[in-house]
Amino acid sequence: MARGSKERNKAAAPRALDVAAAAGVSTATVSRAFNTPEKVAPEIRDKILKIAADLGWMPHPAGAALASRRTWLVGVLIPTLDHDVFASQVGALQARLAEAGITVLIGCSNYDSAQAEAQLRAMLARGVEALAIVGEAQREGVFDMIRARRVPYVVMYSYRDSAEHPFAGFDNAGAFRSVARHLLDLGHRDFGLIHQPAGDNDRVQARLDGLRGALAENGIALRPQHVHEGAPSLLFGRQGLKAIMETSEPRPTAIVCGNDTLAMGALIEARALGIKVPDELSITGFDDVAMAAHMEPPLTTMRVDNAEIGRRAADYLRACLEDGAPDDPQPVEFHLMLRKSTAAPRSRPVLPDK
Amino acid sequence: MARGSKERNKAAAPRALDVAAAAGVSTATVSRAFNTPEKVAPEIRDKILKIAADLGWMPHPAGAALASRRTWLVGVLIPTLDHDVFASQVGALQARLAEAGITVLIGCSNYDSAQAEAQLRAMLARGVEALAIVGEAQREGVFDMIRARRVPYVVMYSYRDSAEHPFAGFDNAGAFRSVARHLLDLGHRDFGLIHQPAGDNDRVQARLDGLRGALAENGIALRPQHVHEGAPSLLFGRQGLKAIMETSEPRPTAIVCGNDTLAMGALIEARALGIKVPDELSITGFDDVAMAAHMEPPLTTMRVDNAEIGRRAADYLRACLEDGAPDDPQPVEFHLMLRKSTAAPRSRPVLPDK
DNA sequence: GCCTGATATGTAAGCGCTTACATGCAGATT
DNA sequence: AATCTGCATGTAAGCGCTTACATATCAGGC
Repeated sequence: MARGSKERNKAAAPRALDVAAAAGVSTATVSRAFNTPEKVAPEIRDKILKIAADLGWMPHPAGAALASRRTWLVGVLIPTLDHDVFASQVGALQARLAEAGITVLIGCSNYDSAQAEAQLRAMLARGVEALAIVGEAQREGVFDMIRARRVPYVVMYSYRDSAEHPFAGFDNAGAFRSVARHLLDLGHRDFGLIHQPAGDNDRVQARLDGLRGALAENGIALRPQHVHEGAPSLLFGRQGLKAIMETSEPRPTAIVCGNDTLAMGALIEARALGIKVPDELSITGFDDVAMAAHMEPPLTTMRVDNAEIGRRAADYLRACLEDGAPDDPQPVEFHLMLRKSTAAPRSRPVLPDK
Repeated sequence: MARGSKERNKAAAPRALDVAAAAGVSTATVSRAFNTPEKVAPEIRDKILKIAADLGWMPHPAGAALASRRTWLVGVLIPTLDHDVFASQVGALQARLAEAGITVLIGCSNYDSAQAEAQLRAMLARGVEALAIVGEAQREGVFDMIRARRVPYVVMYSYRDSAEHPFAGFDNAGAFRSVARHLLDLGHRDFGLIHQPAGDNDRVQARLDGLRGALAENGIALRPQHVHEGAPSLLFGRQGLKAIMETSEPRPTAIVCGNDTLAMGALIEARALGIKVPDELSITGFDDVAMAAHMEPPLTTMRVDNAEIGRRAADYLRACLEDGAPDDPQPVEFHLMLRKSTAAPRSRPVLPDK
């Protein structure tokens, strides 16, 4: 139970030489037994492996990295771990890369491009062999810096059919286009929008473009007083809905939200205001978090398999490290989950007298 | 725009020697300019730093690790990133350690002690200098293995006043004791419990002990038919509540849930069953997720600052690496958020006729 | 003017491992 | 029998950096 002894690693750790001596072979054979076991006679290999286990020896990664010029390290840069979407992507990416003996280094930018660049530099300095980066809206020169070091990378979450970067994600614009078309098909003509900050965030920008594009095809534009941009919180969802509903007529009959949290806030506020969803007002979310299906009414939203995004990013990077130049990942599909928060507009929402 | 070239790092990266040559000094001075700048004449130091920046040189971590026997790596082992609680802890830990130039390696056990051990071994093999581990329920010998390598560690999330491990967490038993006492004070005498799996999970076990202990002090025991253990999902929360309510009389007047997700599920099911919360039934959660305060009715739950847990773990480990043997971290406080899902029992819950 | 001590820099020996190349040996080929 | 081939292993040269120790320089004290 002795813990907290002042000197770390007092007893010198065993080295390859110790194992070699005990097995009566050279360190080269010890190294081979671990790295290219098929090149060592089975009998000797087993002996080495057993002795190493007894001695508690494993190749020291710094020595190995130095000699082999391989670190088996991959970096992933995300905005924050506090959001399910990124946590799922990272979780799946890490699990998949672990299968190949690759360790993942995580950096969080907190939605700040300066922090993003700093994290990226730190990862590069650590010797990552590949990078997965959420979003392509990075500081100028960042991607050049990565390419200059010949480090393969993939942009996660975003997706465009472009040769500029390899993408592992889905078509944000297309996803929002289908949300818009669903509402248009139901007969809605007046829309409100509550969304998270779009600056520095290409996914949100793409979503807004998709929405505006689909509406424009029908000659419809979002009125500025019906658009609210702010923190992706329940609270802002509530405030946004309230602000929109307090504008003068005509009020929107459908509210598109940038994610489920905002949409759940809007749903809650609608109930608080006495507005009937979906009869008077349709509300859509995005992400399909666990709670969405259990709201009252259940939320119509877009489901994307974020773990799959992480897996595709991982597979692509593994292929880069092994083969050289694989095909870019295929975009992940999205599915509109039609539930009870959207319907044909029956009547305009009315605010009860104060 | 050339991406995907077959050969990685074709152009040889600059080395300390190149910087030294360009600056007209030895590599020792270059190293010192980066590691112990106060020992280098300011003029020369600035020159070296500038040349390094121009050449895009930074010390190669493998070489540095090998020579200095420092990796500046810390490992953190959590069950999963898919849960806010752990994501917050890791996020804060990472941010705090980054200030000291330490990189965090994440391992996820998926609540499986075999995977946990494997991840731990991999981290040790990578040369982590310290470890933060969620939960003390690890396979036998795991902590001995860590101690044998003289790697300082801290157990996160759990907390006991014991000399066995250093803990950075809070008193799970105490927290559930206060939930129980709150309900007892309101006059409840019949309790139900819906909780996540307790095997291999000392936090959950401690919570159950705390609850049972507080009830036992009042001569009350949980009836087995009122206890449901299963996945920590909304759905299981719903199923659990339904199953409890369908038992014969006397039905409980208060349901304690192992976390907010279960409690929100229970709340949703109660509404579906036509049971009035809190008049007929009180429900409590645990964690105080963002949604909890916005439920109908707002959920009474326990708030714990998980980011603070991460920070204390980080500070403790930093101190271990710098000073040697700091005091164990102080437990993090918890706060019962009294909202509208608990009240004195007015009447027994009644199921509407089928 | 000589010595002392402090300070700044250089020298060179590794840190622990991998791997190209050399060696030795057994069996196959002519 | 001589030669070749292929395989298992050993030899030894680094990988890029840090740091103990050696050396050089200079200010100040006597």
